[in-house]
Amino acid sequence: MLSKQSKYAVRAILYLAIYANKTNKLGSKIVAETIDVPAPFLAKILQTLARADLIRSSKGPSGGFYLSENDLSNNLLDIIECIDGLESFRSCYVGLPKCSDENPCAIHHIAAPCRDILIKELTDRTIEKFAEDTKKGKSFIYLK
Amino acid sequence: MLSKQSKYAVRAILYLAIYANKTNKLGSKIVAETIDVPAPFLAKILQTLARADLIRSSKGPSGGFYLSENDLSNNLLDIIECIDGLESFRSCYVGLPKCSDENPCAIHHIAAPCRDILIKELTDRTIEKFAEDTKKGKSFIYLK
DNA sequence: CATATAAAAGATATTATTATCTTTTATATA
DNA sequence: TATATAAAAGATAATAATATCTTTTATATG
Repeated sequence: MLSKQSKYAVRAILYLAIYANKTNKLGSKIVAETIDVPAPFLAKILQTLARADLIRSSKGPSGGFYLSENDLSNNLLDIIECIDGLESFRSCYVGLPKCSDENPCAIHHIAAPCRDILIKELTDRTIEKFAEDTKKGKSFIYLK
Repeated sequence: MLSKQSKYAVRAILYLAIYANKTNKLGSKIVAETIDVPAPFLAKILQTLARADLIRSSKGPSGGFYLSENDLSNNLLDIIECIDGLESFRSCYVGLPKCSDENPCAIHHIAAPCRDILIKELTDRTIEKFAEDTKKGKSFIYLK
């Protein structure tokens, strides 16, 4: 499972992908209120993503956050990796220090395929693709 | 991802399933050392599992923990549920309070199937089955 | 260029999880 | 039946994750 930070990050990223752009930047506060996450916490998270060059940010009046065309071509695993790292995806489901296809834990043959599907899906689709599906009403990222 | 408590619990349960029985109970300390988890922490975890009637325990000399025939017929999700609850399995992958097949988050159609497979596999197989596979050398639960 | 705006940076607070320690209770077995 | 053993129970400690608050910096815009 993702940390709260990563969950907030993914939701915020998709929100920005849909509603923000270079000429319509959004402040962390308004995003936080809309997607219902703690405002100062989200500010820190967006700061981290901006520092990692995964989103654009600008200070001052009419400043805020948005995703560039290039940012939209990233995937969600990039976002998760930036916040949590990939340890939870790579490490053994029951915490064995050395668990692999060759030396599997008892749950490996169940957990590993699930994990691999998830990694593949989160890697193959771009943020833009996720955002488009949500725009089309196929999915939601917050509840009004 | 499971909490450390649940990870330790699953590993300890499988160890007990393989190496302990009514006439050969194992103390929490020796189990902890063998599977390499913090001893007093595991003691608490086994205590919780015993209280929930998922494992047997007895005090005093030659006391310790083991699984009854009936305990062996339980599944690993019973163990995880006892320790962590099932919230992390049931709740939305990115934390939306109301996410469902009808009202899915942007990641739902990816995350839900993975989660469901995992739930099914952890439910359908008994602890005994997992233990047998490990006995046969197909998998491991600790590293010597 | 003064001002208001909004992010960046840094410090602090709160809560949950993980881990340990001490005392009490039960019980096999010598 | 006394003793040593091992779990149960309860208290405490350490760490990590989550959340908030304050000050500083950058910059659009009037």
